[in-house]
Amino acid sequence: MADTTVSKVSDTPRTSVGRDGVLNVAARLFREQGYGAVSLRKIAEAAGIKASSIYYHFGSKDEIVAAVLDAGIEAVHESMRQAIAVLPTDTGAEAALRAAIGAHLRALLEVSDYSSANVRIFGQVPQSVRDANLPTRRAYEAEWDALLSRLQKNGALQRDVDIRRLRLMLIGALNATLEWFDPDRGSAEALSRTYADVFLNGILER
Amino acid sequence: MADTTVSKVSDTPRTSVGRDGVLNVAARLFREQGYGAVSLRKIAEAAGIKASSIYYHFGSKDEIVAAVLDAGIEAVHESMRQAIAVLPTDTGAEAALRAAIGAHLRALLEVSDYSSANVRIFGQVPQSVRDANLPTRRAYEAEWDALLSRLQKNGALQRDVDIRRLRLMLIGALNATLEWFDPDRGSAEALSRTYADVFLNGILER
DNA sequence: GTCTATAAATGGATAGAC
DNA sequence: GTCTATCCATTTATAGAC
Repeated sequence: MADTTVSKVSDTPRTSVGRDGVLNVAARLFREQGYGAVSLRKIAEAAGIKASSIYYHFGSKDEIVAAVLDAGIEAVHESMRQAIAVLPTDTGAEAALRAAIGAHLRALLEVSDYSSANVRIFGQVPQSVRDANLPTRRAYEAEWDALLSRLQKNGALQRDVDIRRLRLMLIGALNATLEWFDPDRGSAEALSRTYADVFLNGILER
Repeated sequence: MADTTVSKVSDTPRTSVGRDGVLNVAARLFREQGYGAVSLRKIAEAAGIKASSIYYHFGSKDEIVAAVLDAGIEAVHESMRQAIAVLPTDTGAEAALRAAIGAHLRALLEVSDYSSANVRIFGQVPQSVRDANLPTRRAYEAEWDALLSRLQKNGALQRDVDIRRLRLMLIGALNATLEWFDPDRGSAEALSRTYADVFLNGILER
């Protein structure tokens, strides 16, 4: 590979991959191949370094995975928080829910290797790694519960549905799109509209 | 372990685990721990034999996994087919959909280690194994598409929803329950009713 | 049908040079 | 921050005895 970079005063050597470089590659490979199929050698090769060099940045494979999982929740959480915060104060319940669904789905399907990697491999990593990710998850779940509870108190949602169960159904359904979503068959934006339609109004003709 | 079996004229030696014994253990372990975390040694130990003995029944680990995946789809397919077949001929669209949802969910959450293992590990196995499972999957998907199309032609479902997408949303949402379902918080039967309610009528107060 | 023994490959991880 | 070299555990799979 020829050196195409021009001289800079930057302190960071251009040959350095760095912690973030390793993490970005790891997130992509975990999303594509799953936890068990991705070895440190694979990550290193894709990042353009040797496997042993990874241990300068991380203490173990699980430390890498843990960092990817946390960043994945943070990304989708931030996406949702932003989508809600930007709404006018007089926004109705239906529009707020649509915004949250769209934010979650876009983060998952378009924006973040970290978020999609999280959904894809969470069930595959060792228990200790899952446990380490739980606090971050709980915070995101609380954000959803707060939104749903607010809508229910407003009278927009049926009063007999259990918030926790509704959140599990909703996020579970959205995350499942990762297994079959194909951008050639329609955008994430269009898909999020369909999901909102179904969850809000159902599929029965009326 | 003491031998508690009485003498029988059976041809099958009581000390033999057999192909089915290996397969049953494998399905359970795959469901519990995922594909990558389950080695042939683990399967063998849980079955009470040595790892090398497995090769008398199967040619490779992937052959075991492939058998588990196929049996998993067969089980849930049969569960749904049966639930539909048993309905009176004058059953309405809503009740038919509820029956299918219930059958899928019960097979997944209560009946079959094979079905739950399929959902859990399909995304973790090598591409060749996934490909081998595809024909069986397609047949089950076709069953759902046939049901949904029939309901749509009857005018029970909205005419503008895409059948394939609806099936992917529905099955994806149901399969996702595997990650959080807890029988102590409510039966699979009750959960299937909630899912049917949401998909049929939505969650908005009206 | 199951065993012991072992081959061959691959995994995570460490030591020390540059 | 990255390298080479290496260790050690574990994996899938095979050979041949019982």
